[in-house]
Amino acid sequence: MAKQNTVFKDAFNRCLKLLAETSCLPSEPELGTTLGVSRTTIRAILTRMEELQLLAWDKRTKVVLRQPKPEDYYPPEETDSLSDIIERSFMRRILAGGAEPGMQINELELARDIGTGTTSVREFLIRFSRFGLIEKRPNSHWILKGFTREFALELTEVREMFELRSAASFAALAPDHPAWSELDRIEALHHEILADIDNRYKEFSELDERFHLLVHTSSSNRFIVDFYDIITIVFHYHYQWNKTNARERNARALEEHLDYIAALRSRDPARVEAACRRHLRSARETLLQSIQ
Amino acid sequence: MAKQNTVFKDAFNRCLKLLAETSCLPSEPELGTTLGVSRTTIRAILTRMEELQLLAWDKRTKVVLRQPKPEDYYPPEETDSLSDIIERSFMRRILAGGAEPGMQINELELARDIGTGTTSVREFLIRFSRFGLIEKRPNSHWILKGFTREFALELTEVREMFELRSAASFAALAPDHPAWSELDRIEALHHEILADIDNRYKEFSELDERFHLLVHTSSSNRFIVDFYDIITIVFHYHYQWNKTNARERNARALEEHLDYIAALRSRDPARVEAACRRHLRSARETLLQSIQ
DNA sequence: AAACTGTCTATTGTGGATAAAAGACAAAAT
DNA sequence: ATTTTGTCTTTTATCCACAATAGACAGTTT
Repeated sequence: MAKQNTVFKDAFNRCLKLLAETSCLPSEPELGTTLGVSRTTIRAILTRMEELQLLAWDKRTKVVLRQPKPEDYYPPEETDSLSDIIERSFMRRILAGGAEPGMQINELELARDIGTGTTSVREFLIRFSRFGLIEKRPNSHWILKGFTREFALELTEVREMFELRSAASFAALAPDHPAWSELDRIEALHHEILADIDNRYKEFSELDERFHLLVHTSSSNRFIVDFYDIITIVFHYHYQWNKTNARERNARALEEHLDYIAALRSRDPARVEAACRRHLRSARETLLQSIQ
Repeated sequence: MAKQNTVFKDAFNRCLKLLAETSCLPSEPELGTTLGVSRTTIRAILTRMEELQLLAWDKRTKVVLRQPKPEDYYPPEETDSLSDIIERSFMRRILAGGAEPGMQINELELARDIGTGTTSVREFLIRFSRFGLIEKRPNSHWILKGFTREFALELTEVREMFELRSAASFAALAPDHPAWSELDRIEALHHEILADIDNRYKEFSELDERFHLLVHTSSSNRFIVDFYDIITIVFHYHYQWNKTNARERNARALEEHLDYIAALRSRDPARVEAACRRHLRSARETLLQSIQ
């Protein structure tokens, strides 16, 4: 088992959806661009579709024979990339399980646990180490530094510096910059969710990420944008874990966002700074409260 | 060849220096602590020393038989860890060689070039990617983003934010904090080097790193401290490459440091900020000048 | 009793092998 | 004259094996 063909399976599933909507599929390069995979994978998909009698394929003609049935799809657990599986598994261990700071992390044990080779686990840990939650002792184990109060404070300190800077440059963006229309769309979504908050408050998490990423991107600084990955992953797993008062917290954050958006539109630096600080302060409080 | 025994060879060389200074070596655990390796490696070293008739070893007695000769040492090229070799080789390629932004990086080719396995190259690239100079296309190659003017500007922008913050917290450190005495030592070295600048200006690079790292460390923020790694590696390889006016540049930077140090001692926030900004501005100029 | 040594086991670092996926290039079709 | 397809080569992702290194434990020495 050198490599799982998850790219193929995932692209196949997505291609089934395309197939459900037309009577014949486009050219191989076009499909490749649409699905974001190479022609090699596209041809494997087409071959499989032919086998399943979904498609009559001969050179350029790709005629749909029947609608896809549920059993044509690959099960979702087979389409996850190995690194996603490792990430989820690892985060569950360190966030949910009793993971005390200072604990040792054992590559081999992790690999056995997840049912994978050590190389992939190692590469994951190396990539993950930039989040500041683990640290390597060369020729020896990794150390879990833990999701502690200090971690949260250090994280938010940098976040605040970066976001204040980014918000200031956002307000200075040219009026025809595409970010403004993305901001319009984001604002509209805020209103939509607020109007039906009881049912839709769970959509906040994703919208929050989209909004803050937009702000950070306007800094045009790769280090600032990259740092937002850390925020994203921390909040992502955190939301799954801590759900007390989610509705109230999210409603409040949405209001703060609207305020923040209005400040950005005003292009008044002092107002932007005030709104940004206000929101970041309450975001920090939320994070800290959930830690102990 | 599963693993090069560079840890052993390097520790052996360092142990030879210890051996040259005493008539008998201490216990295995003590040696392990001193050299920073495990007892397994210590015992390998002692065995080798016995073979070379350097030592009479029987349980606790480890009597030195003769002084080490130059040929007892392992050659320095055999004591470098593989990741150091890969790093140097890679940096030479992207800084010296005609490395245009957008160029593809090929793991296999790099590995063949360096004469190593692909796994090690891959792990190096993953670790290196946090420096923002390369980017991965999943299932495909890496892209060199290049050591460009934009890179330098983005890097220094973050550096300035972080260092201003760190300098402010340094000035607020308790008077008995160990950082103050380290600052004294660093200041003394500045005076020493300035007094003999024509001969010793090359020592600046290392002292510069030591000084700024001390400042950054006082932020007590792992993200700020970790970020300094990027600065370090960029300046490290940069100094090796660009040597025009090194003497003048270094002398000027040393003077700025002294000013900056005096400001820190004054604990006057306004003065600290001014001195820090002044120095960072000239550091940025130096870096930018060397780029094109 | 505390520290040290002998011995043994477990884990890490690294090269090599292999299926999956990307991608190059010429021939074929519009 | 593009765009598409058929075919082939190259590269990446991943597992596995094994030497180097770390680390555990019991017996031994001071």
